[in-house]
Amino acid sequence: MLFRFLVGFRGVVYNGSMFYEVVPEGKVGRLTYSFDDPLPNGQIVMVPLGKRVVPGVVIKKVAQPNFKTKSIVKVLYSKPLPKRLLDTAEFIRDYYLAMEGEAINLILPRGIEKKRRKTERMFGNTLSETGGKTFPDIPLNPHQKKALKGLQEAPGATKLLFGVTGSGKTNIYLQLALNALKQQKSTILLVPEIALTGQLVQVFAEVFGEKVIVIHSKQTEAERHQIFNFLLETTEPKIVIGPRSALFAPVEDLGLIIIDEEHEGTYYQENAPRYSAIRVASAMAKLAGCNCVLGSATPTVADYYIAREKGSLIPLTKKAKSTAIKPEIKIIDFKNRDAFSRNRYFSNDLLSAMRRNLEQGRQTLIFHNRRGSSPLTICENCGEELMCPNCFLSLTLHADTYDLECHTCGFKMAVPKGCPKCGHPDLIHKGFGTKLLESELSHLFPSAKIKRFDADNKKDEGLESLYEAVKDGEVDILVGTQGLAKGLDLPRLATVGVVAADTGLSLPDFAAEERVFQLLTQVIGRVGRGHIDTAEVFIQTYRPEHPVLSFAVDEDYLGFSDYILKQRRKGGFPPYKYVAKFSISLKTEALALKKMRELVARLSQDNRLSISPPMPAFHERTNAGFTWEIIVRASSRMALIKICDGLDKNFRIFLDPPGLL
DNA sequence: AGCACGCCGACT
DNA sequence: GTCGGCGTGCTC
Repeated sequence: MLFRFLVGFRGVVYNGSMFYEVVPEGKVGRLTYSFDDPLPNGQIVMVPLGKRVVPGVVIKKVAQPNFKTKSIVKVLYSKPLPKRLLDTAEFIRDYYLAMEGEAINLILPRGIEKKRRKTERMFGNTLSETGGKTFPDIPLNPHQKKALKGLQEAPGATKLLFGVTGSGKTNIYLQLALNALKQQKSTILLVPEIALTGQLVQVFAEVFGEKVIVIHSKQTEAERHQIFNFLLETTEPKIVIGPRSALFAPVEDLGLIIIDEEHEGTYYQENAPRYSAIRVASAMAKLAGCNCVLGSATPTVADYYIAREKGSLIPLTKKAKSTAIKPEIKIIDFKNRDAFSRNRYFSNDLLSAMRRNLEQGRQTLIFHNRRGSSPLTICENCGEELMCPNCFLSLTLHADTYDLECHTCGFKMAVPKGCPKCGHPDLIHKGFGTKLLESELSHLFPSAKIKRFDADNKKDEGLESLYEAVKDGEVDILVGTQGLAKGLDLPRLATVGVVAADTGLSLPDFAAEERVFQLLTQVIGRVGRGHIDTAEVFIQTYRPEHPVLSFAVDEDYLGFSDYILKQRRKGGFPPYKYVAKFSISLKTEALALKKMRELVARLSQDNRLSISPPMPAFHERTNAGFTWEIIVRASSRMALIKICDGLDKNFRIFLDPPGLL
């Protein structure tokens, strides 16, 4: 009865005396709540929303509204979020047409309302105050010093540090972070995936010790929450290293944002709220008045173009140390049967090099962009293709476990005794993946120590254990997917083989060639690191004449970017036009097409837009139904934003997608 | 996330 | 004419 008295007859909770606009987590905007005490902007609170109580953030104090309000239930911290994060949430709302509550979701950790036990140390992060310790300057060569100067000009600006492998980007990052520390300011360093950039984290930890806070995907909800608490409450400057989400670390005074390997796809979030960490970081830097540094040896041509136009391109071309040797690169035509007379997957040249490496105790790296054994299983009799029942994509054979797996949803089934359609017993497996290459190699070189590394590896044999095995000389031949191309430093590596370089070259995507160039450049960068005197690369391909291959082989980024930019200008793609993809998934093909036609009809009224006809998505069928899409391009981003207003909620909108697949 | 509201098809 | 399915939108 006491409860009923407090709640009142119309279910309205007792009102406080002040009123605040609050953004609750979720697909919501700003709602007004009351509270008795004054609260600062950015205060994290718990608010009633419908039948639930959810975390939210106070935006500002407002006058009493003319509608009934509920009261803020709880105040969560003694300190509000820094202003730049509130401003950034607003930016994401406007720039990506998200709900502000979705943007707040990016900032607040999961389980923020839960009580946590106190812990001092967790996963290498010591959550402790370190005091005003000073660090010595990093030795830099004249090229690095010049680049450093350029990067620190014009606070609030975004700069592109365009530096080839071995030019010493890491030392520049270190000095930039050090300079921020000297001003009592924090640094946020974004890396594509923490597991693949262990070396960078290690260097930072060696230089800055407990100033470094690492965020990674293996941390539990509790650990992430602890780190959030610590960063919000500490007044000391810190260096936060982590993936895309680390951009929202609540450090008090942000002095610098660095995004390493800025061309990596992991900086774009695929699910709502969809955003590019590059664009958001750039906006955040402007809001915080600090610099944003994008680093890459192979920046996206769009970012390269923008930087060049704005005069914010900082080149770093000279190699820091000249011990590296230029690799010898050979392109081998897959169509030339004579070059493959000894084996259908590995050319004679590559096989000879591998044999020689084995005799000399040197290592070989084999790249192939397909997991499993065979990506296609069909009935010999009726031609029926075995497909995933959820995704309707072909199932990949894994010969070691003798099952068929869907690489999109994870579905698994034993290889059936016969064709599910006609019952014929003979199923044939077509195409080849890394598991097939691994077994082929173990037959060719029975005494060699061969390891495979791709997404099929178990959790306990991650990159760390691979590093160990590689360091101890436990590996002669390493077979893997592109996951291996990044940041791996093999001490006795003499030869790299790319089994089929054109995989992915002809995908229906404006960014397909760019990705192939980036991958090949990274692969070539694995050899010639100055450990041993041999450095050779064999690139096998069905399309040896393709210009992207020669640009990669010649390490000619400028030629490559000119070539791509010319195509983009002609085709009307970024950076010359803004792109939006609209897609819809409905139960039937006809329904999806109908909705798409309606959208096209509606958009056609705006003559600033160029609109593609409706087409089935690359992954057309999922358990969500049939997916159709259109691509809309415009010279003005505003024009694209406008058409999204009041659109059917079933449409998914991808603004500035990095690719079209 | 969870619930109310409302539009359309099926049945009394 | 009414019941109830689920798709859509709101929650201060």
